[in-house]
Amino acid sequence: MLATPTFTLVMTERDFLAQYDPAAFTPLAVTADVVLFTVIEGRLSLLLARRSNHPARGRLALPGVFVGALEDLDEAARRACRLKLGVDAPVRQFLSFGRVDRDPRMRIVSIGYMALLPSEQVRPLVDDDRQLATLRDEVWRGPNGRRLALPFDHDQIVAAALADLRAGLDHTGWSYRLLTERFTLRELQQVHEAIRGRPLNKPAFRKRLVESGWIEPTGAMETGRGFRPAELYRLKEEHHADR
Amino acid sequence: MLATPTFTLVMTERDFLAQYDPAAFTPLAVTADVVLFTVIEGRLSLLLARRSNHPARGRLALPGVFVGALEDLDEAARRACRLKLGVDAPVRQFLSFGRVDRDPRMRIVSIGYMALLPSEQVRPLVDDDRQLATLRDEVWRGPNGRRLALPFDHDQIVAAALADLRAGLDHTGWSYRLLTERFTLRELQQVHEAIRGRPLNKPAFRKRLVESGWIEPTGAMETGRGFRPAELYRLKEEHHADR
DNA sequence: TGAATAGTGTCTTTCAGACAATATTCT
DNA sequence: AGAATATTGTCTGAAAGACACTATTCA
Repeated sequence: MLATPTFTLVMTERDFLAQYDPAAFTPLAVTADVVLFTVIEGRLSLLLARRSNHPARGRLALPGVFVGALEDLDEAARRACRLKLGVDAPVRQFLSFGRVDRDPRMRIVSIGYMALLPSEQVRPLVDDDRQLATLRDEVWRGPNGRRLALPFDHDQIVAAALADLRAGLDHTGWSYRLLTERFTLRELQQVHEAIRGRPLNKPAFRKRLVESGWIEPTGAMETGRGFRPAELYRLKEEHHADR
Repeated sequence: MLATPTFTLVMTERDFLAQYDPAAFTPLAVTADVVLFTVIEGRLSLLLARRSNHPARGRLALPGVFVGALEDLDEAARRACRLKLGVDAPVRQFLSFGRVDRDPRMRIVSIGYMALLPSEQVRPLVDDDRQLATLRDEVWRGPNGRRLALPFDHDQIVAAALADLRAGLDHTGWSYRLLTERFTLRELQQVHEAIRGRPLNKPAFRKRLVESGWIEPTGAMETGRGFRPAELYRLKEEHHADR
């Protein structure tokens, strides 16, 4: 009798929650998949994990985990990084992917995340099961030099991540995650060029970024480079939350 | 014996899929929630639906539905528009929301969508259960004129939708969904001003948009306005997919 | 001293805002 | 004719690209 329409009309929220049956709604599997970007030798790169299970076992793919029932989405994305790549990285959600047939096992909705790390933190991770793909002339190439072809809809996820990264380059502070705490303007320009995929004018870039309000000089200088040392800059404290 | 580690090493993908148990992964409820934007009298507005069920029964909220097991995410978002607002609208996904405690019933992950419609299609929908909120000076106000306070995390979803809409204004064709097939440059400028929340320079706006490559003059003129008629423009055919 | 990059200056082009003049339609 | 907006033109200032020059460090 609890759920008859007549009763429902005067049901309190407390009553409703008590009789509510969660199983009445189709539950779906949800994963968090992570696109981990870095910039190596002036090129945008991403770190992929070899799958240890079917489907697509043995192939390189985006690291991902199923989201736990009591786990926030961001938390799951960070866990995917730790578990599948062995690195603790801040993550940022960008888009979700839920085509009915995107996974042969079952219906899986994937929440797309990206992580950005300086190459210093990514290089040591590379081994047989963790390999890099590199963007060159708008084409992703795998470690074998061939055009990258990821399983599931992971190629689309990577494309969407790149589009999102590019869209935010001039308005957000995300790209600073690709640099270490202190960086030169040359390194910052290389990051921008890697993301945009085209060269930038040096004086204009310097003026624009220095006057952007995002960064400040540290007073310290680069060392050990065999040429004139550049000043080291850092992201202003007030923008650390916007990274 | 099927799933012992030893056997797993030589298991084919076919074998794996056969023994795979979907119930091994925690399933979550997934909804598609829609932020329906329109521009009315030069102000960005959104159409909310009064909830007919607990929780938050009787309050205005974003229209949403649970995603079916065999339903694409976009499909679910369109169904939410039809079911809760009575309108068939194209939708675009922008971000997902999955805080563990965002819904008192159970763990629900919401895929955030936005729909953009010209006011001509939205005005007739307004009734007791479908009401407008309006953005003014960066504050959303409900139909009662008071600051909007939506249930669940819907205020955050609306804020994220607006941020996304603004971020894409100059690079995408989304905003043309807020206009009818043919529109004047004045109407286009009003849409841009409503989204940005600040006035724009007329000659500069006209030059920029006409030379943007997105629109073309139709040759036809506006009528029945009591002043000099403006030329009607339209989105170029080649950009209809980018809306 | 030479190589290599840092950092700056100048010129030009492009673009947006301010302001205003002219054009067109309806009442 | 007057009201109201369309459309265009001019001036100005800000910002970016092209190019080049000077500065500084290490080998």
